[in-house]
Formats: sequence, C-alpha cells, structure tokens
Amino acid sequence: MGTRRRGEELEQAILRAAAEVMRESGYAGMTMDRVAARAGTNKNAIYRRWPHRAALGIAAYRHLSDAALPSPDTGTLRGDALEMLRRANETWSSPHGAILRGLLAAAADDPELLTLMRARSGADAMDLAWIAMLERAVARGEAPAAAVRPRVATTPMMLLRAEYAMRGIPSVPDEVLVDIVDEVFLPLVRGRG
Amino acid sequence: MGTRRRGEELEQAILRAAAEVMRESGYAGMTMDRVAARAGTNKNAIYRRWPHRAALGIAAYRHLSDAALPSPDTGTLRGDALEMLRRANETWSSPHGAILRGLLAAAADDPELLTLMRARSGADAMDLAWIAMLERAVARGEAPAAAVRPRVATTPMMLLRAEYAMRGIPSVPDEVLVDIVDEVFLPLVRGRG
DNA sequence: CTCTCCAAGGTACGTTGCGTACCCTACAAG
DNA sequence: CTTGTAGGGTACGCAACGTACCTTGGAGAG
Repeated sequence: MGTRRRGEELEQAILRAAAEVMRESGYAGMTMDRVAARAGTNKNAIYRRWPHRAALGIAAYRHLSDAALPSPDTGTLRGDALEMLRRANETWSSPHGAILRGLLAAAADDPELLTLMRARSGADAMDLAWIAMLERAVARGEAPAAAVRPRVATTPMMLLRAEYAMRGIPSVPDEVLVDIVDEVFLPLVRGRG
Repeated sequence: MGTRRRGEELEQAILRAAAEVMRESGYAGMTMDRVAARAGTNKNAIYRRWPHRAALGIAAYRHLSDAALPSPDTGTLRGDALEMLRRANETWSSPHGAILRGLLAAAADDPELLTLMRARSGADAMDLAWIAMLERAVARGEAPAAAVRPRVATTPMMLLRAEYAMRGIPSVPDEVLVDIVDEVFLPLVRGRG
C-alpha cells in the first residue's frame, strides 16, 4: 500500500478535502465525517489539529481563496472605485462567497473566530488597496490630500457589506454600486477640498 | 384541573415561553423541547404551528421588541445623528441585540426568513426617522435641501451595521460613532451645499 | 538491525437536538 | 350522545459533533 501519510502531508490532504466538500455543499454541508472520508482518514486526525468544525472550515477556506487581484488602475478615481466594488461584488456573490457567508454566520458570535476570519479573508489587505487608490488620485491632482483618511477609504466596502447583510444577499445590483460611488464616496472625497 | 388550552390561548403561551427562553439563553439555547416544557405543552403543538425552529424564533422575537423610541430632537443635526447612533448601539449591544444577531445568523442563508426578520425588526422605520431628521435640519437652515437623499440618510446606520459584522461585536466604541458622524455623515451633508 | 514511541487508523460510543409517528384523551359542535 | 379535531404523552429515527480506546505503521535512536 502507499505509505501512511503523516504530518504536513496529511494536514494538506485534510484541508484539500475540506475545501472540496465546501465547494460542493457549502459550509453547512461540510461534516467532519465527510471530510475524514474524503481525505481517506478519520476524525481523530482532524481533531488532533483543529479544535472544532468552525476552525477547520476557516482554515480550509484559504484553499479556495486564491491570490489577491492586483489593484485596478483605470486612470480615474471613479473608475478605480467602481472596479473595486464590482470585483468585490462578484466575489461575494459567487458560490465562493456563499461559503464565506456561511463561515461568517457560524463565527458570528465568537470573536476569536471572527478575527481568524478577518485575517484569512484579506479584509485588511482590501483596506490598504483603497488607501493606495486614494493616494494615486491625490498624485494625479484628482483629490485633495486631506481625503486620504482611513474612514473615508473604508466606507464604500463597509456600505457594500451592510448591503449584503440587509438583502437576501446573492448579488447587489450594479446601480447600488454606482450609487455608493457617486452619492457617497466621491462627494466625501471632494468635500475635503 | 384548569381546562385544556386551545388555539389562540395556547399559541400565545408558546410564544411567551419561547421569548422567555430566548431572553435567558439566547436563540442558540432555545431548543424545542425546552420551549415545549416551559409552555407546559409538547412539541406537537409547536410543529403544528411553525415549520421549524427558526420560524418560531422569529415569531417569538416580537414579544421582546417593544414600541419604537421617538425620534430624538436635540436642536442640531450633529446631536440628533449621534443620539440615533448611540441608541442603536445600545439596543444592538444589549442581550436583546444578541438574540437578534443569533436570529440573523440563523436566517442568513434563507432569503425568505430574512424578509420576515426585516419586517419584524423595524429597519424600515429607522430609515424614515433619519429622513425626518434631515428634513428638520434643512428647515433650520442647517443643511442644503439637496442633502435629503435616501442614500445619505441610510449611510450612518449602514456603517454601524457593517462595524458590527466586522468586529467581534458586542458594543461599538463611542469614538467610532463620533467618527461616523464627523468624518462621513456631516461632510456628506454639507458637501451638498 | 532492532527497539521504541508517537502519530495515524479503525471503530464504537455518548450526547444533543431536530423533526416525526402513534396513540390516547378532552372538549366543542352538531 | 356521537364524533371529529386539536392537545398531550412518549418514543423514536437520524444526523453530527466530539471523545475514548485500542491497534498498527514507520521513523528515528541506539
């Protein structure tokens, strides 16, 4: 027989299996027995590594989320902002996003898990991208330097997230994205001049 | 013995029991057996009325949520806005709010339940209060008429909600509320002039 | 080369909680 | 008085989580 897997190798196999199961049936359908079976091992091996299902789910999520997209550079602040929102909207409304929402719901009342999620889902990197975007706009003379503030930079994504929480969810219509940019973000940036 | 309860009377008893249990142990602790026991009946009577636990939870939630507070009127737009946010923050971070979050998490992937929640939790009434607030500010000459736009009015509450989703939750620090008002809401309103 | 120890495998179990099935009983209406 | 319907009691099936315990492979020390 193939030699018995150990340590790192086994760990990767479990994570891969968990990711596959989540892709097929979402986080809700990711049962420990199923993951164990799929990975060709048993629950012991899993529980020796992660304390509970949620932790495994979060750990496995990174196997789905791939490299961060490069920051868009359309030449205008409006174009960049819209592009960022559109990409985020696409990601969140994909099957991929459904999994993330499932995880989020499961972690919703456990702050410890929530911070884990934050780290894995690249929310912080996202904020930095918005700051960078604003700085480019300032360099082009398109926005006042005073507009480069964290609260301003994070507002559009925050609004998009809240929009998800309110609606049934799947996908936010494009008009809303345009609205967020034209009615909130740009006035906010320009108002600082 | 007291005569056997039926129809409306029994239904109310069940809802009251469910609300009590939720108050004590949150939505997660609201098991069907417990509710039945507390109501002095059995699960049959419950399942004859609600298809599943979530539906009962949502139905019982109205027994906790009481009348809407009156809109604040501090004399300044800034004061009103801050007061609204502070009240919302208090409500959401109370035990009461914990229950609501639990319900929300449970309903998160069922659009049908989500709309039910929206109706019960009075989110729409909230938006109207913000519009009214803006109109008073316009009447006082404190804000340009062009600032009375739905997207502007809903932005602070949206930001607060997103803040909850991001953090572990319980309570958003007051500085954040001040920030939302001073860094986003007021500039947005004034920028319209 | 052998021994030893730990991680992995196998399997079964205890527990909780949802939702269902049945059958018995009170009570209201005809 | 009869009868149908809603309540009550109870037990069950089932899915999943998390745990216990024992057996076995195989890597590394001596």
